[in-house]
Amino acid sequence: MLSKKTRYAIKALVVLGKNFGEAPMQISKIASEEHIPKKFLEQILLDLRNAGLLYSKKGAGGGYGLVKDPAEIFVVQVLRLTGGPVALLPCVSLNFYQKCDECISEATCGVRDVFLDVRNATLKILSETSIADIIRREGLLIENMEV
Amino acid sequence: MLSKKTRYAIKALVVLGKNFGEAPMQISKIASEEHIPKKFLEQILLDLRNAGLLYSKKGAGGGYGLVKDPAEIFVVQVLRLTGGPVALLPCVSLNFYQKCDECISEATCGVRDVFLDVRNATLKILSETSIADIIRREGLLIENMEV
DNA sequence: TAAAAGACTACTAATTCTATATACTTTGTA
DNA sequence: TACAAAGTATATAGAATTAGTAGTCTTTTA
Repeated sequence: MLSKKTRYAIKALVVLGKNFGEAPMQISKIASEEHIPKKFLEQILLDLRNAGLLYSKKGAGGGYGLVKDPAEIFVVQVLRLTGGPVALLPCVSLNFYQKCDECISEATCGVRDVFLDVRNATLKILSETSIADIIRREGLLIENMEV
Repeated sequence: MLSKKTRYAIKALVVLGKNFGEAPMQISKIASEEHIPKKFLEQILLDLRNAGLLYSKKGAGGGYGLVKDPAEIFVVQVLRLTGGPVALLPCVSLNFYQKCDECISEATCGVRDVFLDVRNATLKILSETSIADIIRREGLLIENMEV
């Protein structure tokens, strides 16, 4: 399961993606629109800014905005920045690798082998899907509802 | 990430799968072979037994064994029995569904849409892979090492 | 210079996970 | 028949993680 932090981060980026090219958007606006606790969101946006995904502007009229086009921000990046490993086992994680302490031989572990496949499938989707894609898909979902 | 409970459960089933058709195997043997805390494993095997995956025999010469052929036990079942949801978001989980409490419209949520794809890809692999497959893959991995 | 807005640090509460402890029941065999 | 082997069951403790809150500081603009 994704942590709430990761979930909130993705949702915030989607909102900021829709706002891309316009004036920066305040934390409190994002928080109230997306029903995210404001103080918690502050921390998350700060992380995303420190990672270079967002710019911020202090003072009156300040707020946050995307540094890059939403089409160039991929979901997998957000997971990694917010500490959500893609893999279901630590021993198949690229960025959060850890040896399973009970494991005897990693190289010949059949369980690992299966979850390697799972990771690869997940990674493919998440590294091909951008914030812009999510916004586009929302549009499609809304269209389909109206029909 | 899978919980240790889920991991231990899969590993125990693999060991029992290799032992299928023979005399029941003791918890302590499985625990020491797989480096799993014995008391913890006890609870896990009990759950799997109550779910109908294992039979048990008390007393001297007792132990646990698979009820079904390892080719008929799929990894996805083990995840579900041990409480490990397949989905990365509660709102796309089939067996552990929960509404995201911050979500405004589930039907038009682009984030949900993406993680629905991820869940489907994961589910496909995990529901096609059996304990027997894992054992077979271990064999292949060992062969490749020896070459 | 006051208000708006983000930056940063620390802390707390809640939950979940992992593991252990203890007492009990069943079964085989000397 | 008594004892040892082995599973059953429940309770609980400890650790780690997550989620969220609080408070203070800094920057910017009107």
